[in-house]
Amino acid sequence: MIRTRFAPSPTGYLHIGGARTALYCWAFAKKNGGTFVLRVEDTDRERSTDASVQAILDGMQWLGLDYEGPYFQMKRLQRYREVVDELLRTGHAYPCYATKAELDAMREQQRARNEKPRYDGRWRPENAQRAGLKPPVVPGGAQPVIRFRNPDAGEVTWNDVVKGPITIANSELDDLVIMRADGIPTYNFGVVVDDIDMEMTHVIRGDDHVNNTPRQINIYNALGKPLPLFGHVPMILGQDGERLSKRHGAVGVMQYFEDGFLPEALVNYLARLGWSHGDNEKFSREKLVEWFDFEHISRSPARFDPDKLRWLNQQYMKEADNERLAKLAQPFLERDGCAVAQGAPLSSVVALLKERVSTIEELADAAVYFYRPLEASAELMRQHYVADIKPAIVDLHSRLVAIEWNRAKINESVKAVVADHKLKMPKLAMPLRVMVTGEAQTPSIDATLELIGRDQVLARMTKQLQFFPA
RNA sequence: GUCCCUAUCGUCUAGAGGCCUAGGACAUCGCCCUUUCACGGCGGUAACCGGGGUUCGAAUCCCCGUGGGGACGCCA
Repeated sequence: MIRTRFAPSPTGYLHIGGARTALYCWAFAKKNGGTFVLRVEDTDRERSTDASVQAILDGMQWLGLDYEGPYFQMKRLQRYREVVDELLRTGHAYPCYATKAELDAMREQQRARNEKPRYDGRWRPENAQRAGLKPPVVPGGAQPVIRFRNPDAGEVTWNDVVKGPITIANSELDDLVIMRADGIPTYNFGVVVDDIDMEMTHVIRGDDHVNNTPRQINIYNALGKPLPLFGHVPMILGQDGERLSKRHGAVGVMQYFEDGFLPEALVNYLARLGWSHGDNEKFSREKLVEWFDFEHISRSPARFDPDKLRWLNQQYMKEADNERLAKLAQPFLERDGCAVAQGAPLSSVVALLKERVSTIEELADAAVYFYRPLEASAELMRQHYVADIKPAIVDLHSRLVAIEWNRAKINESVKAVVADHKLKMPKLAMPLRVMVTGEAQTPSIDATLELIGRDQVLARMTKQLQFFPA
């Protein structure tokens, strides 16, 4: 039985990179009829917040990633204590009383010698004894951290499911802290205990954990537990090739919701960023599940391309249900002062506009003039409000008063005026468009007028007529 | 600095030694469609990081350089 997990720390929003890793884990589990687990690694008490937990949950839900859990590490403290005691008993761990300042000094010296900063094992029992080190005497008893005794020699190799074989020498590793003085486990220990207890078969995570993997493997070995399969997916970079961060714009998943993206578009984009299935660009969640594999995850980092995301979003918008898009766009419009309930049916407006925009936000922006008049810019007026077209406009106005109000009849009237006044279509349509909508780019004029409604159209025409040169 | 990973159009990628005169998508440019702008259709520009091997044959395998990313915490 396949079991995968996503194990974020609740110290911010659900990051776009984390979301992609989660998506891969989710897809792999689904594909194999397995289980995808969500585990919140909340052992950093300074930075973890409830709001972040909520943000992660919200993000998962919006993306449609269902999971077993969530589990919280802070609820498992007792269990970590047990395992630490076992390691202590078997000699795979020991208490360390070194102070922060002491360790800082040690690392500084190592760097000065161009060495990799590593804990030197000074509190390993045999070293401490040789050096005559004694636990410091403090009121209430000294509280040491617990360190894992990493093997000194040999090397650790695993066959990474995305990167292939990776080998790291134990001489590169040191005795890492597995439990803080206050009894809270550190990351490298917590994950191992949890992944064992939760029976993970595949540990798929970000590239930045490659260097942690041999440490964790050593802990598995010390515990005598079988290893899961490990896989490390490369990071997502910003457009400048730097690690993705706030200054690259939206990095939180829910920001994309707020910016008017469709979850299926984000899912598709994220899936395709760093993974491929031949030439397929646009595919459903179901296809992702059917096609997903680790072999086609690329092994180098990928840059996030907002343009391509927008394009994909547009593709999904075009085929999305009008009612659904209307519901999503409505809050944007209301924020913009549009009384949607009183105007044209939003789903009809959506039908007219959805192929012309890339996001819900753009959709809403484009829909404003259906609900309230928009003032044309002086430049647009200068360009289109020309004196010699005025009679045609007046003529059209009088015809529109009388006709049956539908797209076909409006079109008839416009064409009749064009013919009677010996005009070219754009010559009449453009000023009309600017007068009624305040913009130069709108859907076809007859459909636009129909939805805006006769009263509004006539009123706006009359009002704008005064801005024509005499 | 040390260690790990990595390298095909501007970007995401296809490519598992001959199917490659290197394919697709985004972006970009041009044309068509057109009642403006989009959408759509058609077409163009554009890449195997460098050097050595291995092989009859290398984008594909190996080595060395170089570039990029990551790690080196009582953060995860």
